[in-house]
Amino acid sequence: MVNKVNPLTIGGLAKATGVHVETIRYYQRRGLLSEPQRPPGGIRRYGSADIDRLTFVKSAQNLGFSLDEIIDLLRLEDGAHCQEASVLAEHKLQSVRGKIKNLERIESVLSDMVARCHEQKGDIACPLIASLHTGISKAPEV
Amino acid sequence: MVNKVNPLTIGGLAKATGVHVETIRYYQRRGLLSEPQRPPGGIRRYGSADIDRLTFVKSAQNLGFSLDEIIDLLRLEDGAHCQEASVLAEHKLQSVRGKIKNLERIESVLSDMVARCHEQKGDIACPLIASLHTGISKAPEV
DNA sequence: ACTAATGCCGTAGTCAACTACGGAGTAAGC
DNA sequence: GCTTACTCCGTAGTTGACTACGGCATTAGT
Ligand SMILES: [Zn+2]
Ligand SMILES: [Zn+2]
Ligand SMILES: [Zn+2]
Ligand SMILES: [Zn+2]
Repeated sequence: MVNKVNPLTIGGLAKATGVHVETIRYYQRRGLLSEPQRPPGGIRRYGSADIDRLTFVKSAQNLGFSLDEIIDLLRLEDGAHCQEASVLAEHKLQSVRGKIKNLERIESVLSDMVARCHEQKGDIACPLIASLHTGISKAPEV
Repeated sequence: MVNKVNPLTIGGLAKATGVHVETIRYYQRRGLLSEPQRPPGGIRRYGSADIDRLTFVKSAQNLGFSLDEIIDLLRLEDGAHCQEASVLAEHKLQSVRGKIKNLERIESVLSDMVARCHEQKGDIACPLIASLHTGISKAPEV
């Protein structure tokens, strides 16, 4: 029972996109991908539209969007809502920049600690461990 | 039944450290903090050693160490193992630098997308959404 | 002495994004 | 036509770091 337009089984779609079968089914449950009609006594078939959808989802995910955020992006999938799309991307951009700031602060504290640890010669106490005892505060939530 | 050395109830310890009572109990179950003896028919008391321990845990956590990693760090808590401590910190430093790299790649792609979105004038299709359809690959795992 | 607040303890739920399992039906290769 | 592989479906488990709940014991304040 082969469909010319939608030739792929769910396993074929998985291979074509690199998304695991169970993940595809999970996305269907979450509403990120629709379930094709199942022919009586047969199995569902998928095609290029589904590959495109999964590509979209993976791309957004690779940019750090959550599945809930991707559901929002999918509503703009027709490309006719530049305004709304850029607002979502700008929000994500802000959060990415906040994360980078926080990690850069951690980077500087850690590399400082490691440097002092290496400088330390005959001294008995490890300055790195000492700093942890003294307390290192968290960056404020953005 | 007051203990001179360990005067705090678990609630007092929570207030003193800013760590919720349930979190303290969770740390005890995870082995990050020991449970003081409970006097017959009484309640446990805590003191400065426990405050110090929680300070240590929170500091390490603020640097991005997981609780499992903090358990390792706590074994070096006496400050007599500079070598081991700096190895752990250097591993964390590597992973932090990897995360920064990845986020900076995302930052550049996103800001590019937003810029093109804003430039876009009478054109019908949103370039941001178009990019998602085309596919954006993930940075290789470090 | 009474009551409201804490403490104790074990278990269960949360969040995100999967991942696994089990059993029955369906399809494909030879 | 037989065997192996795959699909379908619902439910349950995973990870990390908590957070909540419920019932009983203890303690603090008045
Ligand atoms: Zn619109
Ligand atoms: Zn746009
Ligand atoms: Zn050692
Ligand atoms: Zn050291």
